[in-house]
Amino acid sequence: MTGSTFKIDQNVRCSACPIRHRAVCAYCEPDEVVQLDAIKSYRTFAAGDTIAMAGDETSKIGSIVSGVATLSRTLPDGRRQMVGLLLPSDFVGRPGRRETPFDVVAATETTLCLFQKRQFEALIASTPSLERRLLDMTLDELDSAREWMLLLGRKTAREKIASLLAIMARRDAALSKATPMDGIRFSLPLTREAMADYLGLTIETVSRQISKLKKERIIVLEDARHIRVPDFISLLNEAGDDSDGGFIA
Amino acid sequence: MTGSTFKIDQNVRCSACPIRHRAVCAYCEPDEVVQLDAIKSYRTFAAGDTIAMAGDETSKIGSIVSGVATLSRTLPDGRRQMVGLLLPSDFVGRPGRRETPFDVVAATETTLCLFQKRQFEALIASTPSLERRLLDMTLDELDSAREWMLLLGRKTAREKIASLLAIMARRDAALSKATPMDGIRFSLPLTREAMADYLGLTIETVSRQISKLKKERIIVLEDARHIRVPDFISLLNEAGDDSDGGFIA
DNA sequence: TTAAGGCCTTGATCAAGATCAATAGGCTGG
DNA sequence: CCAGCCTATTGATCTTGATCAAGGCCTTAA
Repeated sequence: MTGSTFKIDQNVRCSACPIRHRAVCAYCEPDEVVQLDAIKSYRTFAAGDTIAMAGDETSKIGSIVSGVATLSRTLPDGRRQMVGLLLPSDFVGRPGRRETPFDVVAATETTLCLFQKRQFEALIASTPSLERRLLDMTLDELDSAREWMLLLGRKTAREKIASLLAIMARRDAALSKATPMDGIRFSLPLTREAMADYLGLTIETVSRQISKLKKERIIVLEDARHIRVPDFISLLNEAGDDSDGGFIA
Repeated sequence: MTGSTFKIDQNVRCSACPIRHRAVCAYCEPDEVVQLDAIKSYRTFAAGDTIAMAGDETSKIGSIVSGVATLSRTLPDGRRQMVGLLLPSDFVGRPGRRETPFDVVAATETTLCLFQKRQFEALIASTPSLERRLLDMTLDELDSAREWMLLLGRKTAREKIASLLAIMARRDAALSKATPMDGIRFSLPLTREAMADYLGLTIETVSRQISKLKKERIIVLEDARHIRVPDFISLLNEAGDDSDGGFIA
C-alpha cells in the first residue's frame, strides 16, 4: 500500500493504469485527484475462463482494462442467456453486494483492474463524485439493458443479427475515431455460440442469418471473426429501428 | 415552499406522504430527516393515460404512490416491448437526464408523487445518503432487467406466463404479509395485451397459456383479473428456474 | 332493449426458428 | 503427416408461437 495519488487526464494514460481515462478510471471525473493505486491489482484471464460464477461471494470489484467479457445467466436445464457484454472501461461487480448474480466469462483474453471491494466501498463513501459517476454509469447500463429487452422480445433473427453487428461496428468505429458512415471493417470477438446466447437464438440460426446478409452483400466476411460493412446505413435498416441500440453492458 | 422537515419511520405513514416509508421516501434511509415536502406535488393519471413519451423532455421526476404503470419502447412498425413494470415506491424519471428514453403509461389509475427535477437534483447533491440509495435502487433495477432478459431470450411461452404470475403473486403476498407458500389469491392489474407486451408474446398466446394452466388446475381464474394459486410451488416449477425472478422495475 | 366497442377466448393454418444430422475447415499435439 | 477436437456451415424436418378469423361476454350508451 504505497498510497500515492495521481492525476487523471481525459486523453493521457494515467500514471497507474495502462489505459486511458475512461477505461480504468471511469469512476472519477476528469482532472480529479484520487488515491486509488494503493488498493489496485491486475489480473488477466484467458479466453473462455470463468471470472466469477453466479452466486459467488466476491471480495473484489474492478473494471475491464482490455478484452471482452460476458455476463450471463443459465437455467437449470442449461439454456443460457447473455445479459451483458463487458468492454474496456466497463465495471465488474457491485459495490454493496455480497454475491454476483450472473456468470462472468472472458470471451477473449481479458485483463481486469481490480480493487478490494471493502476498500473501494470506503473510497466511494469518502468521494461523492465517485458515487455520482457510478450512478450515472449504472443508469446507462439500465437503459442499455432495456433497449436489449426490446431486441430479445420483439425483433426477428435477422434484425437481431443486424443490431449486434451495428453495435460492434459502432464500437470499433468509436475506438478508431473513424466516422461509421462509410465502409468500415471491424472484428467480432464472439463465437457463434456467444452471439446466439446474446441474441436468444441458436448457433445455427446465427450462422444462417450471417450467411444470408453476406449473400446479400450487406456485410462482407473477411474471415469468421472479421467483417466489413460497405454501407453502414443499409445495415442499420436491417436492425429494425433507427435508435443506436447502444448495448454495452 | 414551506420547507418543513419531517421524520420517516419504517412502518408509519410519513407526515407529508399518504403512504408508508418505502413508497414515497424510497430515497431516504429509515429514520432520516429530510427536507422534501417543500418541493413536492401529486398527480393522478387514469388507466391508459400516457405519463411520458419516449424522447420527451422532462422537468419532473417522482415515484409511484399507488397504481401500476408500465415502461415500454415501440419500434417504428408498432411492435412494442414492455421493459419495466412500475409499482408503488418505484422511481419514474432520471436525475441528470434530459429525456425519458421510454414511454411511461398508467396501467391502472396511478398516483405519482412528483418533484421538480432541478430541485431534486440539488437535494441529491447535498444529501450523499440519498445518492447512495438511488444507486442501490438502480442496481436492483438493473439486476431485475437482466433477469427479465433471460425470460425474454430463453423461456417458453408457458414459462413466461408462470414467471409473470409468480411475480405478481409474490408482490401481492409481500404487500399483505402472507406467506406465499400456501394458497394465495391476487389481482392481475394488466390486460392480456399488456402481459403480451411484457413477455414478448401475442395476446392469443397469453390467453391460451393461461387457459391451459387453468385447465391443469395450477391456477384458478376467479375472473379475468383475479387469480388464485392453490399450490405456489407447482407454479414456480412451471416458471423454469428456481430463482425468484424478481422483476419489479 | 338493443347496438357498439373493448377485451378475451378458441380454432385453423402458417412460418420462423429450433432441432437433428451431416460435413467441412482450422488448430493443436503426437 | 494425420488424428482429434472445436467451430462453423448447410440441409431436412419438426415445433412453437404467430397470424388470420370467428365468436362470446361485459360494459356503456342510445
